[in-house]
Amino acid sequence: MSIPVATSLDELMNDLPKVGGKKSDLVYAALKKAILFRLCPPDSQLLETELAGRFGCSQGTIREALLRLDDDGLVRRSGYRGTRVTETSPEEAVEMVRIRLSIERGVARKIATADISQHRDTLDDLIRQMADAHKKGDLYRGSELDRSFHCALANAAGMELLSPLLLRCALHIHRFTLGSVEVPRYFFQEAGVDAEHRALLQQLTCGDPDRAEAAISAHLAHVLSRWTPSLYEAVGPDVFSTLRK
Amino acid sequence: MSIPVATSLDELMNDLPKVGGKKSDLVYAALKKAILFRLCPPDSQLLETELAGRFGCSQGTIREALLRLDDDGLVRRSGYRGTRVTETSPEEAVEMVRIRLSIERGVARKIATADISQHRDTLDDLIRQMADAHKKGDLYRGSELDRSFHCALANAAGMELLSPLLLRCALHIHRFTLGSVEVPRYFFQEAGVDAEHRALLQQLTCGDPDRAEAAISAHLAHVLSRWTPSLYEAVGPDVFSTLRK
DNA sequence: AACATTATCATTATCGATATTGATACTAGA
DNA sequence: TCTAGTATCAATATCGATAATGATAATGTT
Repeated sequence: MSIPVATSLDELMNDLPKVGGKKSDLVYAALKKAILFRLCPPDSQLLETELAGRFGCSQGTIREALLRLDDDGLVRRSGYRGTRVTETSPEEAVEMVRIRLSIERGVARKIATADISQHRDTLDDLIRQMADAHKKGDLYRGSELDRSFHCALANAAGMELLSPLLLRCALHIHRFTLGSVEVPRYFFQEAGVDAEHRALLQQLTCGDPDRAEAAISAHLAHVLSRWTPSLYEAVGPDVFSTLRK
Repeated sequence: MSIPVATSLDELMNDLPKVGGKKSDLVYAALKKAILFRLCPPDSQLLETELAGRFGCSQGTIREALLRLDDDGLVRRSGYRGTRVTETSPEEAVEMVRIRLSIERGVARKIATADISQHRDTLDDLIRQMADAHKKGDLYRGSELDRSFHCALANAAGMELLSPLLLRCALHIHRFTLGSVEVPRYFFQEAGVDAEHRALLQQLTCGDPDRAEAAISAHLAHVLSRWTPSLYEAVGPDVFSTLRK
């Protein structure tokens, strides 16, 4: 009765990090992907025991994964009563965009005057991986890398505590984006989301906080308007402007 | 070798929700309190097995609590290598205040024009509990209620997804505040933090987004400047101004 | 002495079984 | 028929034991 996770979940596990690391990480990653792609639609139930069987591991391992999904806000666990996938709404997505923007503006300003030489390699590598994901048309991996990249920016700015907040915002935005049908997928492979990020990184490190802030704002506006025009409109284009001060 | 949690932790558990609910919640609450009060100072190690012994429960139960603390950013768990309390810094606190402000401004604007009659009781009750905590001089419970109150505001504004972000910001701010010695504790009992919140709630529901935003900004500025003047100064008083537009 | 290899240790990760819980269906008595 | 109480059920929550991991100390080899 529970689970539309059915068919594709098993298949999903295949293109996930085969081995190494913790088993609960695998389960977590698989379920997250399944939820973002709506293989587990909102309000569907996730059974610890059933999943344990499906993933070939113990209930406790599933439990740990579900606990993390709960913190991400992707599922809600209640008492002894079960775990269900949370609902989404355009309004929430709009809020997430707003918060994300305000977080990233702060990050950008700080990055502008910071020494990020230590993080350069990480950032460059992430961009490279992005390029790779794009070539292969791997939408999901692209979104993961995007989140990682922006978190890496926060870390480079010395604002590690913000990463989790940023991650969460981006996750929910991506959940909305991936779940919407309006994404013209060819965009993804066509242009260079990696080039876009490379250019962004360059502008961020120009030394001028104002320019950096403008750059990140423009970047977010650009990407959003391209991927989910309706969300971009709902947020309101003027929100991305940096004139007001 | 590990743990300065020693003496007071056991005692700590006493004034926590005696029964009901989950055991892991108890452990979670106790550890959180211990960390905020620096009974477990930054970088101290938390052993699953030892804590299991101390709390009289199984390792898995402790594990669950630690997992949640990890998501809160209060501890960091690494591989098979253990769990340690995270470090803090004034800079992070400053960032948290900034983000919190920007989140709460959005909440305030939305509350101004929303119908919050459904949430009125919850909010009023929280304020009542605050008054109670103050009377008893229970600093920690006061901070918990403050977090709950502001989250309840977000919920009342229909921005449930923001609650966790707000909670996290507030948590780290409170961690800084409680850990600092500059808090003139008598302030807490003296004035009415509850009166302050009651007044805030009234201004928020006046119907005018601009006034609401100004009210929440002033509230945060007031409380912060009173509790942790140094943090208030570090953030910069002008950040709380709502003139810029 | 320098290096690779193995043994040991502290600690988390996972498992399988059992206890709790909250909801619901079922009963017996007024 | 209504209702208090009870049995049942579907879930999670907890437990105790064992396996896996990463770091480090010990060992042997050149």
